[in-house]
Amino acid sequence: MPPRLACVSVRDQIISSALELCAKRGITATSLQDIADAAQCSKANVLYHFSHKEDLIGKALEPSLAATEELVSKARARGLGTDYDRLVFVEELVDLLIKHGLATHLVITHPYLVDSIPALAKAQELMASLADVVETKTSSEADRLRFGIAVSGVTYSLVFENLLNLPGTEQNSLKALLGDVLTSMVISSPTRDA
Amino acid sequence: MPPRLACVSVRDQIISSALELCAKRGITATSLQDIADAAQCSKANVLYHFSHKEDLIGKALEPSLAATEELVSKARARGLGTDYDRLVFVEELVDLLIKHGLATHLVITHPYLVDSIPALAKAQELMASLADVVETKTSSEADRLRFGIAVSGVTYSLVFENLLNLPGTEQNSLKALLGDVLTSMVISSPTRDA
DNA sequence: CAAGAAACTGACCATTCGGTCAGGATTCAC
DNA sequence: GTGAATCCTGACCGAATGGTCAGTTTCTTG
Repeated sequence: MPPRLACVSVRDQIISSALELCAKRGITATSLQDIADAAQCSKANVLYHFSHKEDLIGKALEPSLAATEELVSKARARGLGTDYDRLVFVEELVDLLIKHGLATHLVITHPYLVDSIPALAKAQELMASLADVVETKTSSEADRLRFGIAVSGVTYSLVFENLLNLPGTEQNSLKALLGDVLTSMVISSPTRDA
Repeated sequence: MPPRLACVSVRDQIISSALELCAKRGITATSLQDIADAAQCSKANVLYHFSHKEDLIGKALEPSLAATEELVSKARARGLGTDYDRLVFVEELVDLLIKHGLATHLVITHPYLVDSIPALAKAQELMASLADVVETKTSSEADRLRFGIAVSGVTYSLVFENLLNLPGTEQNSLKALLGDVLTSMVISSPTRDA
């Protein structure tokens, strides 16, 4: 491993190390010392850049939270009434999940620390908003449930991709495949209400 | 709260307290003292009945692990080739998730402690077996993915039922609704390969 | 170059928690 | 009743960890 790329600030190095380690081993199991070691600095320096551990986690999650916020507001504005709207939404969601995989993993796998880490509370709030959009922007109860299952299913499947033995390497083909499959899950079922 | 029902052994009281608290607050955030308080005994007594914290968790998860093992072996023997097989499987899965809700919640929300708690490792192994059944007992890749998303979607939706604002109280209607919805998700898509 | 700000560190502290232990109470067998 | 086994407890211990602090180095700026 090279000493450190001069263009990467220590602060950023700490953030990325924290994100990586916490997503891999869990927040509680990742000590500040671990993060410091990975970032090649002292534990005290970590606490110099970030006042508390929660603060560090919060900063690490910031980009993904912003992206999620945008996704929610766009979905809310656009609605989910038509099949097309839903497909666009799902595609945006898949994009986000792939792009912010570590952060999403971190959020989803730490439902308990919500009370002690404000950023996780924010994330949960956003997920509730997302569920609320699905709740209010879709028609029948069965419709909602089906859409909700598809959304949560694809979310958790991507987060724990090993569960389904997904072809993890080829991101584009994965996205295409997911889009294809979700098409058949998310569109209005032809057999319903018939 | 009554002192304690004489018919409930302290040991069982400890197990149920542990299951409830750990599912609510997380294993790491639940100390042995918390469990002891809830079970109205001393922390040392908890460690008298269970040699270690991991041991306690393991005993608490035992029934749900056995049920899952049975589900997997039955699905493996029966196969998932026909729509009917899938519906039966999903119904059994939903039954299990509802009956062993706390344990399932515990397992799903603690992917990190797998290395330190053997019971969680066992649970993960069972989930892998379950995924393997889906993997090998279904036909096309898209088919697998769709089925996998449905299974994981319903699993996580039930575990975090607040996500979808499910009608939590009425278990029977929930089961009926889920069965209805999953029917349309899990059967072979009529538009595929057409 | 000097002085102050910013970056950084090692040593240390307080707390929490899982686990041990010696011994006390209670039940059971004979 | 008596001894043993079981059940149970308070006191204590060691390890880990988040966080503090005084002080040192490095950078910046006039």
